[in-house]
Amino acid sequence: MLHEDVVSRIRAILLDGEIPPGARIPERELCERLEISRTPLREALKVLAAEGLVQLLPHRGSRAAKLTDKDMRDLFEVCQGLEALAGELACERITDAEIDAIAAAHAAMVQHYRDGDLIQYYRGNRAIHEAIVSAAGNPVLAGLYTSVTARIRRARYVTPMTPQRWALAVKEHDAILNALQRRDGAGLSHILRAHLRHKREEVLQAGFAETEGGDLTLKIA
Amino acid sequence: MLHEDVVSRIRAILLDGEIPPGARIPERELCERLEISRTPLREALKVLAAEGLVQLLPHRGSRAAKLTDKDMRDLFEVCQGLEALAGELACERITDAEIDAIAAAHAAMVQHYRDGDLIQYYRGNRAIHEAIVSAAGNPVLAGLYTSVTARIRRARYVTPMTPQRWALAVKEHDAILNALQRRDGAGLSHILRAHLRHKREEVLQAGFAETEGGDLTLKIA
DNA sequence: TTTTACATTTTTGAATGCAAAATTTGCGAT
DNA sequence: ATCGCAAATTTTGCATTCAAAAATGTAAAA
Repeated sequence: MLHEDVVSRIRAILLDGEIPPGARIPERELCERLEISRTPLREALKVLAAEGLVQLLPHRGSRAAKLTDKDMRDLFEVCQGLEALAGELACERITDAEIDAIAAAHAAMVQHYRDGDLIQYYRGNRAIHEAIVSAAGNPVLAGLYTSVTARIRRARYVTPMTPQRWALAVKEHDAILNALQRRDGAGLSHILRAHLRHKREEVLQAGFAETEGGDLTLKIA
Repeated sequence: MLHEDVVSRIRAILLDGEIPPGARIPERELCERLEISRTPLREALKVLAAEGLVQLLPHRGSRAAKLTDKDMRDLFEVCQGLEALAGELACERITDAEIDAIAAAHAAMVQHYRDGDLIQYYRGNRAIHEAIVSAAGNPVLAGLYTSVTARIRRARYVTPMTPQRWALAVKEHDAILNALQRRDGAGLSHILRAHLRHKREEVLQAGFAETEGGDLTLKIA
């Protein structure tokens, strides 16, 4: 197995929450599971530590990183900035074909909203945001975005999705698509910021927290 | 020596240009120099690869990453976005003491400009930008900024600093300080963008390029 | 003289082994 | 029974070793 694959597989394990935040990462066990020895595993853990997904404690092993409220706020803030930038750049560079693809994804997402299928809605939502970042044509930006969103997603927060919030989010997405189609960079940037700010407020208001024990607390209204 | 120190020392070697872009990284030699064995060295190299400073080629060892023109453009674009965000956040959170410190650093930098001391000017310039990012109070943002600027600085480009350009840069810095003192986030963000855009134009117009051989070409007007 | 096939050397990537550090266990004292 | 302390065990971090892949050198053939 290639080095990068080892990193990806452990990343997936962390993102799936299989090893909860704050929990020790069982070296020996992971070695057996991935059928590799400790050397490549430890190399991967150090890479993931640099990414912020793993926390290394000298002579005390590695743990799945635990996010505080402040961490979450910081990550959202940066994510907002990155998406705003991506939006501006995307408007300068996006092709008609890419816009059409996003419009199609948008329509599908709206249908999931009408169907009340939250899971599929989230999936479509994420695909749209990723498509905008991709359309910015900046791999450096895309890389940072992936890393930051991975850390956010890692938290597996659940926010109470009220009909009002959901309707607002869909409305914002209409505006996002509209700005993209008009290639209005400043406008798109502005809408994306507001959209992310609302999402952040949701998450933090919902009372995001990761407890000492390693499992997460989800305060659902 | 601690893992993180190994990473830092190799990073420094790369940033100093001691191993030029595109050049192979001599494992055995570095091991002797840092007085460590291959295992911790290779762990560090993989971390630096994730950071974008090192390029890993399967079964062919590692090389100091080489930046293309496009990479440079992408990095500057992201840097611009990060600094703009930092400026906005800094205006919300910066303390009077921090503003005073930046004002002092600014005055010192202007004096270096009057003295025609380019090296010291650059040093002061960098300190101010870092202070603004730090004042944003967002460690995630600070981390990404450090990583991106390291990669840019890695290139050791030299731009022809004409008196006009230099004067403009100083003028922009006056505006930066002014916006900070007025805590005008939008204004500061705007000025920082322009400032970085000018710098990027300088660098790219100067004809940044990194040749195959490993050393860099500096086209100085 | 140039090119190609093959053997040798070097280098890479990963497993194992070993010493140091931390954690757990066991036992005696209170 | 509980607390404290020392021995035993486990785990970590790194050096070494080993197999496989790539690079290099050599010699024979065109």
